[in-house]
Amino acid sequence: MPAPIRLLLVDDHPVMRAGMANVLGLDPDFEVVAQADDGETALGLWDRHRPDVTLLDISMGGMDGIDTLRRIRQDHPSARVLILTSSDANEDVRLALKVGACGYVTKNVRASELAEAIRTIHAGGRILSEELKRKLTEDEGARHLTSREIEVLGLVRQGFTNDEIGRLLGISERTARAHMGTILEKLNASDRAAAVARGFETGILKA
Amino acid sequence: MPAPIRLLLVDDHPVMRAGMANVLGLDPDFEVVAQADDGETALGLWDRHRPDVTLLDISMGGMDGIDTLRRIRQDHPSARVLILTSSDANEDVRLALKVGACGYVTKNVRASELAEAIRTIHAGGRILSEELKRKLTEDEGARHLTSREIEVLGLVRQGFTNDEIGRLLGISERTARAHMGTILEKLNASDRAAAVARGFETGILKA
DNA sequence: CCATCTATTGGCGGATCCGCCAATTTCCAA
DNA sequence: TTGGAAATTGGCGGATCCGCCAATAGATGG
Repeated sequence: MPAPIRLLLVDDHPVMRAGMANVLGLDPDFEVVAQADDGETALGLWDRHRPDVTLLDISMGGMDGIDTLRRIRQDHPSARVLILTSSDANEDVRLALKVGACGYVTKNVRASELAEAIRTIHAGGRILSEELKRKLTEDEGARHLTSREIEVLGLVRQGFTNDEIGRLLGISERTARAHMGTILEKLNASDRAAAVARGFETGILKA
Repeated sequence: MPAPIRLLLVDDHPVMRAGMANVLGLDPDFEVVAQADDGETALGLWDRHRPDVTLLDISMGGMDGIDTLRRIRQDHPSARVLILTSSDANEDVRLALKVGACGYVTKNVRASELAEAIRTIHAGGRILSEELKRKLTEDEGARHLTSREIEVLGLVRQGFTNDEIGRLLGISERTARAHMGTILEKLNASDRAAAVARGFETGILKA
């Protein structure tokens, strides 16, 4: 029997971690070597245990999963991380893959599929459900916003006018307007209210 | 030893259900008599098993938790239901309590606290964390929207103008505008973009 | 039965938005 | 080096928004 796959679980829901530890711990292929309920702790535990695969939630208090993943991959580019989260927002999926996740599955995955995904990841493969792939490609036409545009959208969300946005960013009102125009086009929105809605729908904006 | 508290688990995350079954099943005070991953199934299982306490998630595919709760309480007003969900949106909490939930805890609750909450519920008590209470009361000033206003906000979210909203609802543009004014005031928003954002933040609007 | 809330509609005016046209500079990648 | 995207700014005009004022009818709940 080969050595078990050593796992680090990172999720801020204790009951969820218990579930993961349970369904995976019963399988001799896996060994849960550590658990964390926030990103900071996760970084420390990763260093100490060097797990084969890390299961990482995205929405966590404090440092979120994306930042945690970024930090892990920065220190250890070979780290293999599987995102296990409830969000299916395009922006989360896109960012996670961009920052180096080896796979992304949502929490409504069945236990057997989760186990299979981990094995695939450990074997050097990548995992992305057909549904998420489809969502990503169908929204490919909607190119993602630049950081400046996200900045503007964040202010629009707070109810600032183009003029105010210009002053806040140290640019002219006319420029804020130009960004707004690009945002509307990229998000396929007819006005700023719809743009904010699309922001939440895609995960660019978070509650 | 008294008879164990008979539980029905409803959550569309299999791993989460495994976690609940695990942390609760080890305690002789509890017995998990059934599990469901959607509202329809939950209704049938409730009828068949008559659990003492139901643990119910809000965000589920198909019929959501609020509707499920409504249906359960409608048929069996004495049913005791504890909401166990990841959302801490005011609107979810408010609606759940209004529709008859006996308690509301978020998924980052510790296992021991969850067990204690279930015991309290079973004993006829109610559970609402101090944090959620605080959030609810601090937003009390922001009265909740009427169904008509929510309808309007839903159209605003899609980018419709007041004029279009009027036509879609069979009312005058001026009336749509009046609703808009009330929405802005109630949500404390300065324009429709901010109103949409507040809608997502409070849980009135969902991605 | 009365007070309150809700839904409805009207006028008026200044503020703001968004579309269409065009231009410059910077910076990155092929 | 060169093509391209990003950020910046300008003018112009019609469409839309939002605030302030006021009024009526129906429903709801004390």
